[in-house]
Amino acid sequence: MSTKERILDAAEHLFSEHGFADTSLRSITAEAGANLAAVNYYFQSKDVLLQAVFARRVGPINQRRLEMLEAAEARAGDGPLPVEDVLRAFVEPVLKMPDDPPDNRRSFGRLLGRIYTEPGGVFGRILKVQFGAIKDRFRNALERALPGLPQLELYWRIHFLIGTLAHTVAGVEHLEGIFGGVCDASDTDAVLERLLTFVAAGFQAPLPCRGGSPCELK
Amino acid sequence: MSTKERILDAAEHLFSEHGFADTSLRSITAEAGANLAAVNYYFQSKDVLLQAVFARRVGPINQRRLEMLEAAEARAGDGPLPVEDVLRAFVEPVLKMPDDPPDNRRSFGRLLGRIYTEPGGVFGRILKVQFGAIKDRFRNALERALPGLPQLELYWRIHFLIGTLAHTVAGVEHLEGIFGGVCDASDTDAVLERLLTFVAAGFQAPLPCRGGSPCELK
DNA sequence: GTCTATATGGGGATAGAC
DNA sequence: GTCTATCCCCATATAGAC
Repeated sequence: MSTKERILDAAEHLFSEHGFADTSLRSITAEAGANLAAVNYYFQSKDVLLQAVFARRVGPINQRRLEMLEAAEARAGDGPLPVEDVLRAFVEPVLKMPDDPPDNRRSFGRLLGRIYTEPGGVFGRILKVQFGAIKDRFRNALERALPGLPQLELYWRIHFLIGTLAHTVAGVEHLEGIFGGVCDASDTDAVLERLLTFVAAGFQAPLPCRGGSPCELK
Repeated sequence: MSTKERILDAAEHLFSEHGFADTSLRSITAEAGANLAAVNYYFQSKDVLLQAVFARRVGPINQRRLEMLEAAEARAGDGPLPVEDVLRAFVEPVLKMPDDPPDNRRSFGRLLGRIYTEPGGVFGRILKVQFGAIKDRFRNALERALPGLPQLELYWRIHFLIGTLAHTVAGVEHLEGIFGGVCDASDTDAVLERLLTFVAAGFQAPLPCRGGSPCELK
């Protein structure tokens, strides 16, 4: 494997394990079996290295997302577009991304989750670029799938969806730690179905009511 | 206000703005109008300072959570315990914690979200201590409120709940940034109802099906 | 309780030989 | 492409005067 890839693998692993700021380029090159100066030779800086770590993973994920969304739309034709199909297109490529090298899927998941809590700086830029590439496409699809849902409500529910997904991929060890080994996160198919069931119900829930009188969608 | 409190306020603000590792004690004491050495006088280290920032907020939040849960159980008596009441007891004290000093609620929210993505170290210890104090209480209440839901499914849904809540308080600016000012996160009452609607539907959803045949709860 | 001064260590980035 | 050596900066923590 090339030095450049070994550095990317090590960076992905260590950034996720200790955080971006707390990971030194020295520790990365040590784990990669490369020289310290190699980082600045292949990448220009630590920031660019992080961007490269993300680009390598998110590119294929977003590509797959769009493929699945297009397939769902083709299936629907002029009829109604099932919400669950849209949600699946958004979620599945993340949960089932290639685990290569082994165990690095979990690492990248944690990193992906951190993109939302890590403020400004590099992480903010990455989020804007990578998520901006697909957001309008999915927003439109969800509007079509849920014609009765006011825009404001839809946006909030998308926000909740992202939170659920991010925490699912980022925080599995908390689940395992808290509930002592009952839950198995490595069965990605089962996790996917559970997550979809949860968020699909959330998206199709009636509107929130504050007055006391019941209110239904439409 | 005492020097100690000014340091806590500044630490909360800056940790959330720039991250824990990227925030220097120098910048904290500068913003607090205190001397650098004051941090090590009042707290023993940077780690302990972070723990103090959390303890100040999470203590009252957990206390309120337990109060609300007990009230819900008292209302239910021997009858069924409404899921939404349990979820509300878990969520509301976080969303409606005191905003003191002004705008620091948002800061602390971001910090709270980061507890889940920041691995090991200080953050992990904080999570274990603070969440461990209430987790069994809420798990039991949810088991009672959803008697037909298998334990495994319940645990996963609790995981999704935590993700939704964490992202809601931690990532509001992403929502505002992405959907350009349509959503207003400062109306905490409205946010609370939206979040509850979403997760309550998720908790009450039918079991995930993988074979194709429909399966209902119970 | 508050300050100055400093000990001690590690970080990212680069120059220049091979 | 890979290495060594080094520049320069900033961090936490503490000692000790006031």
